[in-house]
Amino acid sequence: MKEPLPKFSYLSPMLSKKTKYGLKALAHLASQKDNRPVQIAEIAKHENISQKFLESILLSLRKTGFLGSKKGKGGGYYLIKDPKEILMTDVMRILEGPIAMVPCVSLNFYEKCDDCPDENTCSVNKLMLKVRDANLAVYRNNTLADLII
Amino acid sequence: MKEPLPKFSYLSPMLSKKTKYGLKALAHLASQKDNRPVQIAEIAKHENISQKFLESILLSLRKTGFLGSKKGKGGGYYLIKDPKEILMTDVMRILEGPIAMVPCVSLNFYEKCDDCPDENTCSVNKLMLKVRDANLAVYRNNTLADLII
DNA sequence: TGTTTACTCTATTAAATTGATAGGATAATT
DNA sequence: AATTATCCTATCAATTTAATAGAGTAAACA
Repeated sequence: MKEPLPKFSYLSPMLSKKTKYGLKALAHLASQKDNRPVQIAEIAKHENISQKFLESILLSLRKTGFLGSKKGKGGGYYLIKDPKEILMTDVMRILEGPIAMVPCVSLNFYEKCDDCPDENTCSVNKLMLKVRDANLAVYRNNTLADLII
Repeated sequence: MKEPLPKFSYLSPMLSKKTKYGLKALAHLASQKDNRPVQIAEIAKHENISQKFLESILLSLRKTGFLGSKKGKGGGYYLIKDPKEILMTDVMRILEGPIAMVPCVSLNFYEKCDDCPDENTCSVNKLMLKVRDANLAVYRNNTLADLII
């Protein structure tokens, strides 16, 4: 007895909204002619993002050295580095977390899997190592500049 | 003011336990000399998996045509196809769901992102398309046979 | 024929995470 | 001093995950 493919509703997509919003905001800032500060409200409106949620995302991008901010009138957020110098590996690690799908194959956040006795004979480890390498290759070969048309 | 890299505890790894357990169980079955039925309890014990949880995973793999089952004494689960014929794309789609990280770049589960006005100018779409292709390449080029030592 | 074995199915649960919101504090500009 | 806009803390509902319980069903075997 076979069943049809299960219907995934994508109610919980694998890419978090945080990352999605963060990427869109960065791309928005990178699209500015000069590097003028852009207000949260403007980004939120233009990119269809909850303003309060976006606030916390931009804040974390500022604290990790991607963005600068200016308070008061005419204030807002702006890119600190050239978009061509902003690697997706760094952005993704800040916004989404580890790139590896299991801790035991993570470069920056390695942890032993608590349930796995031996990584060398683990089939999951073997597959996820290849997946990690494939993803890393993409993120390393793409900068913020590559995301804007 | 900069912050150190956030510490991801990997409390919620991106690969679900369901997929992890499912892969391990499939690999366990593929490692059997003959294709004899293996009891749930044996797999669970050998692979450090909650037996009841594993039950439901194996059931879904049976209903989707990967496994056969035999009841009663000497019963258990067994592979229906040759491990070399079992593509990781198919396994991952059953266990984990869509391979794409956003619905708007999914081959098998396409959906328009509700918050995005135009996919053609979406920076997230652009990046996630590349990620999907990279992941697909890995999953297409690996079979269950490739997971066992 | 009856007992044992082992898969099948439904339902429930605690814990964690996500995404969103509210409200006020702070700092810079005018 | 007043306005603007970032900064920070706390809270919230909804969802998902992982695990467990318990009863039902079918096959093998003595």
